[in-house]
Amino acid sequence: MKQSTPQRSDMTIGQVAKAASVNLQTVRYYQRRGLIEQPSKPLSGYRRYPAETVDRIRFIKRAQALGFSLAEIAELLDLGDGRCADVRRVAEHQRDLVSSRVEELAAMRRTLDELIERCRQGEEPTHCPLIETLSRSE
Amino acid sequence: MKQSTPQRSDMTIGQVAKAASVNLQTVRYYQRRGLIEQPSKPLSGYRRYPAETVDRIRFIKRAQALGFSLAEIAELLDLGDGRCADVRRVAEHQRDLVSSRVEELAAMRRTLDELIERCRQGEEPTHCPLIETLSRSE
DNA sequence: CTTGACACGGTACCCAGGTACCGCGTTTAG
DNA sequence: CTAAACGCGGTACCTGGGTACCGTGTCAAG
Repeated sequence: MKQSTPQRSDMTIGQVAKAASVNLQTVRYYQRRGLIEQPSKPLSGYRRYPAETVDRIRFIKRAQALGFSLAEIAELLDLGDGRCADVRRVAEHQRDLVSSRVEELAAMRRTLDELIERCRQGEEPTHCPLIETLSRSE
Repeated sequence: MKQSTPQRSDMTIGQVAKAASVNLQTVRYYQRRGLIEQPSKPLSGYRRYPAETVDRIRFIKRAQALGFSLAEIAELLDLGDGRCADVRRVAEHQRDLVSSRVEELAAMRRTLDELIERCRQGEEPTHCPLIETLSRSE
């Protein structure tokens, strides 16, 4: 009688790493950082990890993709499913950070475009308005 | 008879650092990285730096503000004022990098906004759509 | 001449987020 | 039974851009 929720359960660290598509060292690192729990060791033998560990690593990776730092992710995991309002505050803070970074980079982009355009206009190949600007401006 | 272009010339490293508003260690670091030259040492005494060193550090700082790495800045300095076309290529590459980073971050921002909005809609404070989404999605 | 402020050169440390290597123990397939 | 493959814990190293600390040498003002 084959039970449901069977085969993803009770894995070694290597299997966890593979299933979550991360380096084995990364799993250990997350343990050291307190992001995932380390199951107790059976006194002789290898530790066994529940399938939830894989989900947790995937969570971490998705949160990283949204720009959260590991410290912030620890906070999110700590807050957990309840305390939605607190989670939202963390997310709003992150959104604001990302937002201002977008503005900064967009400004950089505009400046680069202007400099490039000035380079393109210039005729003589022996002098560079871009370098010139960086050398003198403000 | 006071000459023109006098007092910014012939400075010690500490004066250079102060004039360029960087840490003294940063000046040394740029020397190690080959971004600025180290004047030869008078066998006993302190090295003396020309005023151009200050300009060069300012150049570096401005280029950094446009997102160039020190390696790229070294390349720009190496190309120098001539070879405008080459400089432009470096700048275009940088513009493309900055551009795609802007897109990425803007996408993050949109996702964060959506998640936050879903949190705001939800009524029960005991369950969090944001955490839920990070836990399950794709 | 002394004292304080600076320069010298070398090395070590900081941040984040991992990654690699080591010597050893355990597990598992053939 | 044996050998390959994996896990264990610990430590060291990587990237990039600096920053700090150390012991000694030098310079300038009083």
